[in-house]
Amino acid sequence: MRLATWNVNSLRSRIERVEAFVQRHDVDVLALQETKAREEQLPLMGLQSLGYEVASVGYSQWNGVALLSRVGLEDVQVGFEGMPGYGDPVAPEARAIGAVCGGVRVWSLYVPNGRKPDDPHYVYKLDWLARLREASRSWLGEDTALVGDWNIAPLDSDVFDIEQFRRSTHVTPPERAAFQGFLDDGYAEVTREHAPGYTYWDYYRQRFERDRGLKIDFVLGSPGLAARTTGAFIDRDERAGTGASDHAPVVVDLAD
DNA sequence: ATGGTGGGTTTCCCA
Repeated sequence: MRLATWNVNSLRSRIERVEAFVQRHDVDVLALQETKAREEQLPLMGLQSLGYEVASVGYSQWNGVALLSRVGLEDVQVGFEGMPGYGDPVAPEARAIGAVCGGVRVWSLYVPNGRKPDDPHYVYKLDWLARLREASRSWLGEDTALVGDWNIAPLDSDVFDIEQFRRSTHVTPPERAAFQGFLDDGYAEVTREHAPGYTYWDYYRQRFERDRGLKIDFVLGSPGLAARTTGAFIDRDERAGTGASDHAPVVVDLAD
C-alpha cells in the first residue's frame, strides 16, 4: 500500500496537480491538509472517476483536511476523542480527519501553526498536541498512521538556518517535546531514514530554488505500521514550477 | 526588525 501526505494549500487551486500526482505515483491513500474549502465546494469528480473515495472537512479559508482512498474508506471520524477538532468556537477549525483505509487507520492532521511563541495560538498548539497524544495512545495496538503537517521541526538540521528561528515557533523546546512525546509513547517517524531533506519552502525569496526550507511534514506509525514500512520519498518535483503548493508531498510504502 | 509570495469569503487575514 502506498500512502502519501500533502499540504496542498487550497485543493481547489491545486486539483489538477493532485489528480496528476496520484496517477503519477500510483497512490492508494492520500491525506491532504489546508484544503481551504468546505466539502460542497470541492470539485472531486475527477478523483472519484479515478476510483478514489473522498472524505473531507473544512470551514474556513485557511484550514481543512481530507482523505482520498482507493482501498476503502471506512469509519470516518472528524477530530479525535477528547478533542472535537474544532478548536475555536468562534472560528471553527478542521484539523483532523481519520478513516480506516485498507486496514490502516490513517489520520490526516494539520497541527496548529502557533503564530508566535507569545501568542495564544501557541498555547492552543501545545494543548491540541497534548490532546492528540492522549487520544493516540489507544491506537498504538492497531496499524495507525498519524500523517500531515506537524508544524514542528524536531531537529536543528530540519531548518535551513536555525539562527533565523531563534524566536519563532516550530523549533521551541515545548513543541519539540510535544513531538517527542509521541515517539516516547511508541510511535515511530517512518519517513526520515528513507527521505532526507525538507518538505516545505516559503514562496518568497526563492526559498525552494535555494533549498532553504523546513522539514515539518511527517508520518508517525504505530509499531505495527512502522514494521511494514519499506520506503519513503519526498516528491520535490511537485514543489517546482508555477502553481505549486509551498509543501511537497511525502510518500510512504507499506508491505501488505 | 522587516519584508518577501500566494491562498482565501480579499482593500485584510492567514500561512
